[in-house]
Amino acid sequence: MAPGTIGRVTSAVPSGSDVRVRFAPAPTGYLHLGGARTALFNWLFARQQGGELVLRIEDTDAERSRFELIEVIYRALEWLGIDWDGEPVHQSDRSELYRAAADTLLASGHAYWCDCTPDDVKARAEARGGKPGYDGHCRDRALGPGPGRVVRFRTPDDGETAFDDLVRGPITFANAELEDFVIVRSNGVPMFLVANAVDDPEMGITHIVRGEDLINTTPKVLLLREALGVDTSAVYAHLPLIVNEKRQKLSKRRDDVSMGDYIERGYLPEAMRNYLALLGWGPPDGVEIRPIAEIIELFRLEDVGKSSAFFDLKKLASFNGHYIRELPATEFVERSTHWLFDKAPWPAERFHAATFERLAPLVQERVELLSEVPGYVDFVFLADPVIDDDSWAKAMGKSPDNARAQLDAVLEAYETATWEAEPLMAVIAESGARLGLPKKQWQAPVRVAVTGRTVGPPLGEALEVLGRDEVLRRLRAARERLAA
RNA sequence: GCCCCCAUCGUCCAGCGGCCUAGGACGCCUCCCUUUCAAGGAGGUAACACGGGUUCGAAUCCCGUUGGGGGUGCCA
Repeated sequence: MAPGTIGRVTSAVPSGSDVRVRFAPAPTGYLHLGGARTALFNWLFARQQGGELVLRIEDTDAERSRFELIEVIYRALEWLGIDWDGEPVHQSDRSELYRAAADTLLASGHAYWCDCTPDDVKARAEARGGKPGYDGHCRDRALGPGPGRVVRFRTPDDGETAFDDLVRGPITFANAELEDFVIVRSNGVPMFLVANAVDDPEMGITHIVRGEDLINTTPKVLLLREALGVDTSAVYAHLPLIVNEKRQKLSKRRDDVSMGDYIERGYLPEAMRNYLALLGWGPPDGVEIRPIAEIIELFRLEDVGKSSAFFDLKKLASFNGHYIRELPATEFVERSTHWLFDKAPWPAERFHAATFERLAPLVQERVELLSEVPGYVDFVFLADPVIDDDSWAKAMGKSPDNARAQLDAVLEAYETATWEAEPLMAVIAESGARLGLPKKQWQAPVRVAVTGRTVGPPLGEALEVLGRDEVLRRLRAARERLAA
């Protein structure tokens, strides 16, 4: 391969079952939105091609890596329905391999020892005129190993390193722009760039699909691979970044990005993964909400867009509502369990599954998030409804006389009414009409008296489920409060 | 600063030189349905950043400008 064309896609780009991709998270935090999207695209591509997706845990930095997070990342991937092939590879188990590579580089003159501290480097850079980066101070000092010393890679002084990015096209870096970067830390542990250069060829990775934030590290790894004499023909595909409303890369500190948080908020994995697939990619026929099997079938890495994508919570929520409504009723009940027990505002012993199941279909078409479920049924399982002030003001406060009259009429009729949704609503309509109330005021006082809110499941069913005694009790309580 | 990248409705995608008086989705607005809220149905609002080329013809190709982002660690 001619110089300056390292990594350029030439003739035989692996495809089909030869495809092997990897998702390589660093266990320094939970799986976040960006990582999930990267994992998803790798997975879609692998499954589309009938190839393999392997996991590689990039934990060369022992100080930042937290082992318990690895398990959390696995669980989040599983939740999303992303499966992988074979056992995950841990870079921390492979230090010897990387050290050997560094030795090779040292022996061949591609790397050298350096005793400059970060402060030295910075100070000289400032003295030079503020241009950051290492100045090659130790390049020819022929230093040997020693405490506090790092190994740096000797980048070429001229020429360029280029590669064809599957989503971005040809990208070129002048080698002179690349500083002599550190490949082995002073504690003896090789950096991820070396690990990368060693692992990708060694693991047989054919396509490197990752975030655009890593694009600048690509020439360094390519140079490393070339110096190590390993195959440099991997195909790169850099995915556009996912950004916040200010168009900045999503950050763990600033933005709401933990996948675990989305799970706890009641998003469905189907919705999340469907939505994520649409960030940077779109199906040719424009049908956005569709089974994952179809997305796998239609997905093309080369169709991925180049510009960053805003993570739109509203659209995600809309998708989520769609998927919730699509659930079979029993499935909806099952998936709500977590919010009915672990996160419910009522004591567990007051919960009755059969009662919830009666209301569930009515709730199902009203929520966008599973976490909203308790709010629709809490009036049933709480000893007393939580009266929302605004709702009370709206239903009772505007025309107290009307509310009183309607409540009195309904109270009396309910003593003997047939306790089923339809007749119960008929009572409300009859008295409302008889009293000459505007339609808006027919059910509102009853609803707020019994459920505490103006918004909720259909009133007839709510009343039926609560039972005559409890409804009468709540109606009287409200009536009393209204009299005061 | 330097390097790299990006640029179609508010947002996410479609558009790959004529099919574009630019299409879909989310949002927003209106109407229908409705004794709550949703859901559902019917409409509507809204974009090719700017300037030069190339071409018979450009949202689509090229150059520049502007704007935005990423990187610039002994993190990945």
